[in-house]
Amino acid sequence: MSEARPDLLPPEAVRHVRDTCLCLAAQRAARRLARRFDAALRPLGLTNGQFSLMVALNQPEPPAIGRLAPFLGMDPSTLTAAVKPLARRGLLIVEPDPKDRRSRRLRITPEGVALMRQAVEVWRATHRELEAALGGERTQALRGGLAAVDRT
Amino acid sequence: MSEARPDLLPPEAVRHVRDTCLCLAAQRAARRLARRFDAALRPLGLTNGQFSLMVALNQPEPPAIGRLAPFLGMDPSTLTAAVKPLARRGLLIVEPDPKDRRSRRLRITPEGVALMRQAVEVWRATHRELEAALGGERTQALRGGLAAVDRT
DNA sequence: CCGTATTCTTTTGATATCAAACAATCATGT
DNA sequence: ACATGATTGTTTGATATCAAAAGAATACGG
Repeated sequence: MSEARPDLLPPEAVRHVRDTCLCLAAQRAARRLARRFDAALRPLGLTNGQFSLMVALNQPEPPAIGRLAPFLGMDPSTLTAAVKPLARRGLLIVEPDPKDRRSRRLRITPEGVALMRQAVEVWRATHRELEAALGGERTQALRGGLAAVDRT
Repeated sequence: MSEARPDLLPPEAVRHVRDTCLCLAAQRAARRLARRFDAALRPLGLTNGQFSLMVALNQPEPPAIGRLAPFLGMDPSTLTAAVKPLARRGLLIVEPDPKDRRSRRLRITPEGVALMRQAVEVWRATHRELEAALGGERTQALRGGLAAVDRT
């Protein structure tokens, strides 16, 4: 007796993945939200990821790559790449840490602050609309669920 | 009287974005989940995104790009690019739709089905672990929240 | 049948993403 | 001071991502 070799996977397996996979659902939702915020921030020439990175630079001590990467949930090498267009535009400066010359600190420039002042307003409006569309309860459930993933 | 031009954004604005931005939280969680599933699927040479795409091909009628893109929440042009490495490996075949020659249908190959049979098992185990780490309640809240974003 | 608008997909160009390998620096013990 | 191992970033190579524009084919109105 040979094993069956159907042309396709069992339909119930396909349905199971489609309806329950949190990874797929998260990628879908992340893409959708990214497009929404990208569109809103486009007049300022920022993407949602650049916005998040720039927000994180507003600390008394310019943060190092190594501290920023976990905060953004990304690989340090991704951050290295993401910094380049922003540095090119003069929105931040990469400066070596005098205390530890391996470390690079990302300092926001006055131009960066000026742009971010506008960007934060755009973010506020966009996020307000998003929360309105989701509803308060869904918003809290989603926020809690996403935070739980981070603690995984 | 001139406006104040501090070096940084107001700390409360920074905190507000950091603690409430659903876009940032979604990107973070999506990256984390992607890495987890990528690692689990790596022995099979698949990424989480390739897995999701391949699962979706298991339909009697090979789906067209235009139908798949919304399902995966991505731009059609992204899908066009994503198909190439999979087609190169012979896991799927791009075939023109005889009814509408603008449309391209993605047909999973027997090799694709064979690989996916293993991949679904990996997915099952990985997802079981994830749900265990999240807890049933968090899992449902997250799933509901992500679905709500899709309906936005 | 013809012309035009619409639909479906691809290309292009820029950025994003990660793993793996590498380079530079620091820290520690001797 | 030195050797060794750990830490911090970057580079490389492959894939992923989108918007805008362009190409190909269909649909629709006249």
